[in-house]
Amino acid sequence: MNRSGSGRDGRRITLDDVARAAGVSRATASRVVAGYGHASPATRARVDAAAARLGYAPDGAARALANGAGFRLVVAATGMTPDELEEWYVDRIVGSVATVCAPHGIGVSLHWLPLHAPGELRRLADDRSVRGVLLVNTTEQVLRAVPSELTGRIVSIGVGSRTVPSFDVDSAGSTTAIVDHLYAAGRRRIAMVSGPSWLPGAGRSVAAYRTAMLAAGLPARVVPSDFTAASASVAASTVLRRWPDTDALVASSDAIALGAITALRRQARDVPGDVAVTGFDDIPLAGMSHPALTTASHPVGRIAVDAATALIERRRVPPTTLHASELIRRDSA
Amino acid sequence: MNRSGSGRDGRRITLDDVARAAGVSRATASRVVAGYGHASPATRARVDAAAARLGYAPDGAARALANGAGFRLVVAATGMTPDELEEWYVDRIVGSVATVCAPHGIGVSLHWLPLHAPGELRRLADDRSVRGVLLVNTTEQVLRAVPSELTGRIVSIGVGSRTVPSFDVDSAGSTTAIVDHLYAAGRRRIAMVSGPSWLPGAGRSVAAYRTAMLAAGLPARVVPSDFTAASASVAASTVLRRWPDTDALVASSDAIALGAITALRRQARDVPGDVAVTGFDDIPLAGMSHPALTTASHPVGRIAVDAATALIERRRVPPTTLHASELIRRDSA
DNA sequence: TTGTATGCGTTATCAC
DNA sequence: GTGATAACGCATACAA
Repeated sequence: MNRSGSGRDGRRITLDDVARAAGVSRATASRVVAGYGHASPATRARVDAAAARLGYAPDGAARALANGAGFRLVVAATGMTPDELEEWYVDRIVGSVATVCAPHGIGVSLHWLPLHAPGELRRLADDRSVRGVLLVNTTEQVLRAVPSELTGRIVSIGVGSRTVPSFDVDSAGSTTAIVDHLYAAGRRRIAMVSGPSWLPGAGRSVAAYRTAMLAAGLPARVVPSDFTAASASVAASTVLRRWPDTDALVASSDAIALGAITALRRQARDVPGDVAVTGFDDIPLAGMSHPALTTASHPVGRIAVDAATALIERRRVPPTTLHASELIRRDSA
Repeated sequence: MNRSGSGRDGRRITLDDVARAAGVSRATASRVVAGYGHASPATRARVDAAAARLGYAPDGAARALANGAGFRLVVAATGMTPDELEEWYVDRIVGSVATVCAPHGIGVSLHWLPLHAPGELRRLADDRSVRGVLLVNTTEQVLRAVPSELTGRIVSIGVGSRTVPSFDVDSAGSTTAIVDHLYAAGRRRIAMVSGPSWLPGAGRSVAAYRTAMLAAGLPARVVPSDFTAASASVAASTVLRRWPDTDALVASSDAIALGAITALRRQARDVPGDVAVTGFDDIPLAGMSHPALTTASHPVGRIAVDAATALIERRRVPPTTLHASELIRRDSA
């Protein structure tokens, strides 16, 4: 047993060593170690045993060079400047992807794509070190700029396209569930503070909201915001000014909801007495605010793991994979 | 100009192409492209021009294989299970490191180290794909288990050791500033809710608190907590039970502070009227809670960028690099 | 300062 | 099913 992965003389254990110890050729050793290709059960066992005994570990660089597969996943996030309040979202994705990468001996890097369709995607497509790309917060414009060479090794967390499979949360479903919850609680003048309009993902929630309101025979009231507290506060104020009788506010994120609550408090409206407020994401602190936020879960980590795994395994994936969101009932609505 | 980085026939541009185009040997081309080594200004210019014209981009795998430097940074976070509330901290670090990695064509992966000194560090030391290691939330035990082969390419975000340089926030300074602020505001019965005792980093804040209290001639009152809301709430309750006259609570994190505020509210204590509460970290939502949290900033991203940059540049670093924390005065204290 | 020759560790394409 | 052998693209002693 040689735990250190290096020989007595400090030399590293290579595939040649394993092959020699197992009494087979390097080619054969490569096949069984890599996992594909043919090999008789007998030799397979011998090679595995030798590898384990010597403490062999494949060299990622040599492997990447030989098969040209690349050794890193790239998270490409669209946006001008990292919006303070949604940075956690991108970080969560990168953290999850980095965890998925670890056992495979590869890594992840984070690129910020300028909003206007970038040659950056071209560069990534031509870079042999790039094993796959995960688009985040992407726009239609970026989606259109995806080079065909990336097909099969690019996915999107959020909206996708014909050539870019999408992994996303079922925000339409959660929005519907929230509106239904509000309606069941007797609210009838339900307004929405949506996410930034340049973000295609925001559109789905708005559409679902409109549909649900229409089904309930209620008028839609929508004001856009971005993810900053300041913006959310003014959006909430705008709602109150335009529709003073509003008795419920469905916010597109917990951050927006908290910003809205601050504004409501300033205007002496009780939450949830005068107006109910709901969020989205279920961030760790949603349960610790006052009042505790009623919201819907957003399994960002699981979505990212799913997407990264598909990329690493070169798995063929359906055009759209939706992850369920769960309604979390607390005190604010 | 060949933006795509591949020849007319689809072949990729290699160093050979550049060398040929510049009329030099591949070795020379390598030197100027890589940036070190000697080269006359004239040839340097020719090579650079050729590289630019052809759209040459070095192949990371080949480079890693040839020089054995590795192509990924590893963030090794200690902990049994990712404590829900502090996950943002690790994610923020990984996100920052991933950003630093991007322009260098390398990546980052995230490994969770079991609390009890792991052979995992040995494996990382022997893995040629690992360019450097960043320890996070590390313990003395882990620090002792660091293999000497990692010397020079391992750093710690948090406490360090003789062989592991430390990059950290000046939590002692911030704790002192907070106690001083409380004292200046007339508070005299100041208690602390500290972080988990297995985390060495927590010790520094506690020590600074004790020192500051001693200097002010006040008695120290400390109750430990972990980073969950539940734990913070019971810790705060414990404080009130043991020292009912407490008029200020300095919490080791914003999450703890918010959990404490929840507990205080349940016991009908007004914040900051009856008891002032301070946090630490200045998370995005600290300003949106009610009351808005007085806290101290924690430049996690900058610290991580600093550490990762040092690793990538193989820069020699001092044993300890402290980043300043700034007092953020809001409403809770 | 520049060029020559070789090594880096693996995978893939063939024959056998 | 297995074994030679040629890529893979670059860096670096060493010689010139």
